[in-house]
Amino acid sequence: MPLEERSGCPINLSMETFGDRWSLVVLRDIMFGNRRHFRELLTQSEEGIASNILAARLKRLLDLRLVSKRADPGHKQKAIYSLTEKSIQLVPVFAMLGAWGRKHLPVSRELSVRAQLLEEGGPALWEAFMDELRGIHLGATRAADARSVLAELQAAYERELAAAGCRK
Amino acid sequence: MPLEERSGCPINLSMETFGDRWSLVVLRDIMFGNRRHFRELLTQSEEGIASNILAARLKRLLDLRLVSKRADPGHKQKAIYSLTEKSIQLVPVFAMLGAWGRKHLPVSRELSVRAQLLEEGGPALWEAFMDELRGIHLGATRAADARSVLAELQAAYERELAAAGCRK
DNA sequence: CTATCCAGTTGCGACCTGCAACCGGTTGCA
DNA sequence: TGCAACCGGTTGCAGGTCGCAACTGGATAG
Repeated sequence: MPLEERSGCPINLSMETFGDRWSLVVLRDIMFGNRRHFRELLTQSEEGIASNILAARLKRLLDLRLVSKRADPGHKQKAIYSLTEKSIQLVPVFAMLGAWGRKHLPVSRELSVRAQLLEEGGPALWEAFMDELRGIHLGATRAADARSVLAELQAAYERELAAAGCRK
Repeated sequence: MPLEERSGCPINLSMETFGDRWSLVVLRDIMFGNRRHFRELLTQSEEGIASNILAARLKRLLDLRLVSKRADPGHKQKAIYSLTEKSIQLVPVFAMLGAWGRKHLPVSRELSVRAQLLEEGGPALWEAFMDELRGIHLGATRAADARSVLAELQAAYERELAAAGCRK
């Protein structure tokens, strides 16, 4: 997957960055699913990414500085993948893409509640979320009583999951 | 390029839709460049898309109902490609993606003024733009004195182009 | 009548995708 | 101590996609 720079258009450069099946999906899992290890990304992926593809994508995302990688202090073999400021700022893009997808694509209820909350929350929620992500991934310090958007999104997802389970 | 539906997640489904190098770029040219014919899309593309790829993408975008196609009344061989409501609603996605790209990727000044205006204009400008696109592509009737965002974007681009030319 | 334009199509090599099997090293547990 | 499970990947392979260049048959303009 070469880095080309065919033109300086922001949309074109964005597609040279994300114009493939998996890059954004991997970032989504790190961002919204808080998956930080290779194995988590591999096996807990809703879509079943192949291990070689995941390895190649992570390598590429590292080169593009959209993720960073460090050793896990508690396990010699584990690597921890983190978002960078560059990828944290994709939150509004995810929000808009999710809003569009929710409206125009055959999404499932459970997997789209997060997108719904992100859409309804608007820029204020996105900022709170990005702030939280900076705490988690960049080690930024935050107020002890700071809002956890991630927990809210996760709770809403699990509520839907339970509701869907009941309906069966 | 198969249509898979590996999961009902809006981000995943969006990537199944746009997860390739060219789909969004083609839509960008139709939307912002007002390119309506195959040849315009082929030869005036800043990035130089290949004709077979363009043909395949247009076919796919037709299947996905992201563009529509009709005969040109003034020329028996020409086909006119138009946006649909579904693709017109991608305007906010383009705006956010453009904003992110402008901040984090090596964009050129000329090709990113449009993105800058779209970003600064916010949701109000996006709505005006989408309304104009509905007039152009869906044949919706609009007020005679309605604002032309397309013309504003184009004018700003040409201003930058001239300024860049002078600097050489 | 001829040059040009029209929307694509074809052939080809290189690269990418997806799957399954596998690797050497580490860890947790009996 | 022994061993199964887990760790982050790698390898091989078949099939599909990408990108380029050359080309097609029909329509149009002068």
